[in-house]
Order: sequence, then structure tokens, then C-alpha cells
Amino acid sequence: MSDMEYSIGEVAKIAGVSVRTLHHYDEKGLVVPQRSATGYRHYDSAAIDMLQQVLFFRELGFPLADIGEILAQPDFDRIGVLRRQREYLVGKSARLSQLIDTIDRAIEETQGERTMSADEKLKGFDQGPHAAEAKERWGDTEAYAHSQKRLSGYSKEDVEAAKQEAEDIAARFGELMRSGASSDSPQAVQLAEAHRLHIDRWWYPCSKQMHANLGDLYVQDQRFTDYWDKHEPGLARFVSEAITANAA
Amino acid sequence: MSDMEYSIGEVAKIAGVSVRTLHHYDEKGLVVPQRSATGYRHYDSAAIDMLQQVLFFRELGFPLADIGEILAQPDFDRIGVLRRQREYLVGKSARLSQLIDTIDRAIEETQGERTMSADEKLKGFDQGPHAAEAKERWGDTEAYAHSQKRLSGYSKEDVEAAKQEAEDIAARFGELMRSGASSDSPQAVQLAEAHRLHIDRWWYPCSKQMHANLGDLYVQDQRFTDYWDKHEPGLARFVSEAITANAA
DNA sequence: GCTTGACCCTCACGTTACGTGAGGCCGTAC
DNA sequence: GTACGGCCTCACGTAACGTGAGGGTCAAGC
Repeated sequence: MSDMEYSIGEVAKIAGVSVRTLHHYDEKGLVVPQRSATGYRHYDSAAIDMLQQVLFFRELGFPLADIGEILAQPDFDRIGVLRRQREYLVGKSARLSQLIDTIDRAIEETQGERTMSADEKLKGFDQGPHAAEAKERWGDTEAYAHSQKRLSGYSKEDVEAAKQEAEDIAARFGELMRSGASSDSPQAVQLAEAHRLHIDRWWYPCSKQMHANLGDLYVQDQRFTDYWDKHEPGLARFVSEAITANAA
Repeated sequence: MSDMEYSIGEVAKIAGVSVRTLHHYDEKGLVVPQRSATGYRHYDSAAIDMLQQVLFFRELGFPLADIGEILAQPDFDRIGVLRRQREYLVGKSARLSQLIDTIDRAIEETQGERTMSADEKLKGFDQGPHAAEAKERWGDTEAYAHSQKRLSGYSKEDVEAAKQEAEDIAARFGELMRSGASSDSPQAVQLAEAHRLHIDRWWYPCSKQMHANLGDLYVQDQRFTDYWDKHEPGLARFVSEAITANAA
């Protein structure tokens, strides 16, 4: 088992990325190499492995922030992630094959051998697996429901009422937490149920199981955590635990 | 032959890009649709074709400015460009296959079934065909020779002398052009030869044929044209013609 | 004709992911 | 000690949009 160390210039050259890129990834906390006494970066095999993961996800179009979250998961499972990346790369390869078909058809069209619709010409340039994963990940949330224009059938009053109700619930969760009540107290559980009903009513059908999944997401995904914690620091965890208690 | 027109939202949806992106491409002059009396954008089949070309090149990693240049060539050859894009897409597809192989090997490594070097882990993330084309395109130029550190064996004085000589030649070309001499006059031809010898001496072996190719590039590629024209507007063409005369 | 809602426009600030250059330190060979 | 390639941090700038504001347009329904 070789445990060589590489300078930043060596890594940059091998990987075909710039030194600046590696600096950036260090700053962002994505790939943080060891440092010499003089401040030089030294990349050992762990750092190389991490860089590989980052570059795979980058290749697949994931924003660096998302890459960071995925790789920072407490239950980080390297082999599971590699499998996932493989799946996406295979999908991307298939999409490329489609694009090649599209070009072949475009060449035939240019030669007068066929006609193409706008659809045929422009299909295949959709976003990559990051968008697909976002859909999967957000599929059970109000954020995605928003983007699906679930609210298009509501009046402005309805929209306002729905938003107000969401804010009320969040505020009451905040109060409850500040009052020192535990996250599995009857009041917390009641509030969690109110939250579930709110989602069920305004956004989409929401079973207790789905609600529990959602609660997990609130503490696993920074964007959700931020949403709750802006009301009160630590609220995301509190709400998540209340939801779990409600679902039990 | 259907000649439908699409609104910007329709095109965005079909192509999987944002309206903002299409605005941006309009601003940049890449895909400029017709406009209604009220200012709405209408995309006809010509605009759709242009967008397709842009999206193919974007897919391949070309910067928009370069895409604009390629598609703005006076001798724009749609079918030639499509063939070129196909070639690059096939190459990209092959590179993806390599990455999939790399993941498979990484999975085996994780399971203790094999060992990988840093090289193996990080290979394949090189830049796409844009970088390859840049290499091709710039391969015969001093700009690329620079990046190849051709000068690494020279002293600072040598580097300065080389630069000074280049500036002298450019200045003399400028004077000659301002004096009204024709680009195929003996003086111009002499200067072109001096330029070729300069390249031959300082940068890389430069035959008259290669020099002629370079001269073509000076008027075909905006970056070269800019280099010469900053000395004197129109100088790139003058130099190119002098080089052609010298190579005859 | 009026209302409504989806879609369009321009404007402009902001974000993401680096690119680039300045100024200076470090490591190695001569 | 000198020279040169490589390293560091700092910081401004770029490319390619994302996002929101404020308001006009279009088409369907009443």
C-alpha cells in the first residue's frame, strides 16, 4: 500500500485541473490536504480519494456546495457513493449517445434527406443527474411542490393563508422550543401533527411515514436546516424530533 | 417544410434551458430571434438551428465567446461544423467510458480487490475537446509555444530580446503599412521573412508553409487579429498577405 | 369591454467557480 | 550566495447565468 504524497502542482497536472481550483476546493473544505511547516500543501492518498469523488460529482454537474454536503454526511458510505456516481455516469453516457444520434439526423437534414422538428433538434440538452437527483430529493417537499406550481389552482388569498399558516407553525415550534419543552412532549407532537396536516392540506398528501422522512431531511440537508434555524437556532432538529415522535 | 415559430418559454422548455439563458444568448448575439411589434421574441427554424449549434458546443465545454466566433465565420459551413461536433461528442463519450472504468476499479479498490495509483484515480478528468481544439489551433503559434515553456531554457535577457524583436517586427510592419506600401512589396516580403526567421529562431521550427498557415490564422482568429491590430488597425490582414507573398 | 393569470419584456444586483496577476517565501541545484 | 521553478496568500476580475423587481402583453372567460 503506497502512501505517497504529492505537491499541489503534481496533483493539478495529474488531474488536469488548475492549482487555483485545488486552492478553491481547500478553501471550500472539499479537499483539505496536509500542510508542511512552511505552509505547502501535501496531498496524501486520502486527499486524492476525496478529490476523485469531488471530480466525479463535478463531472456530473453537481454544484460544489451540494458535493460538500453529500461527502460530509455522517453516514458517508464511499462504496455507495461510487455506485451512485457510476449510475449517473452511465446515464450521462446514454444521453451523449442520444446527442450523437441527433447530430446524425441533423446532418441528414442538412443534406435534404430528412426533416426534423424543433423538439427533435433540441431534445437531449436537459440538465444532468444533479437535476434528476434534486427532483428525487425534493420530491417530497413543499419546495419542490412550489416549483410544480401546485398552487396554481389557489387564489392569492389561499396562497397567503397557506404561507401564513406555515409561518405560524414555525413560530409556535420556536416558542415551544424556547419554553424548554422537550421535542417529544404532547405539545410538540401536537404541533408536528398540525404541520403534517398543513402539508397534507396545502401541498400534497402527506402520510406520517412521509412526514417522518421529511423530518429526517430537515436535519440532513442544509437548506432545510437553514429554513427552520432562521426562526430559532437548533429548531430544525427540534422539529425533526417532534415529527419522529408524532410518527411513532 | 414547416416554419413554426416558438415563444421563448416554449423553446426554453423544449431545450431544457432557462429563459434567462436565451436572453443571454440573444444579448451575446449567439441566437438572435425575430421580435414582435411588442418586443416578444419569436424563434423560427433558423434560430432553432442556431440554438442547436450553440448547445452542442456548450455541451462540449466551449466558452460562449469561442462559439460565437466559430459560428460567425464568413465561410461558415453548417455540415462541416456538425461533423466536427460529432467527432468531439464521440470523443467525449469515450472519455466517459474511461471514467466508468475508473469507477469500477475504484469500487474494487474499496473492496480490497486491487490497488490504484493517484494517476489511475485522477486520470480522465482532463478538459474536453475545447482544450484539444485549442491545442490543435494554437499548436503552430507562439502563444502555445509560450505555454509549453519553450523559453524555459533562455535567460531573462534572451526572453527580453525575443520579445523586443517581436515588437520591432510588428512596429516595422505597422510603419510599412502606414507608408502606403502594398502587402506584397519587396519590403513587406522581406519583413515577413524576418518574422518567419524570428519564430524559427526563438519559438519553434517554422517552414514557409507553416508560416503561411499562421498567416491565415492571423485573420481568421480574433485573438490573433487583435494582437496585430492593436499596433495598427488592419495590420493583421496586411501581415497575413505579406506572409502569403513570402511563401509563394 | 373588463378581469384574470400566464407569459413576456428590461433592468440590475448577486452567485458560482474559478482565472489572473501581484508580491513574496521555499526548495533545490550549481 | 545565486538562480529558477514552485509554492503561498491576497484580491480583483470574468463568464455564465440566477433571481427578483416593476411593468407590459396576450388570450380566455365573463
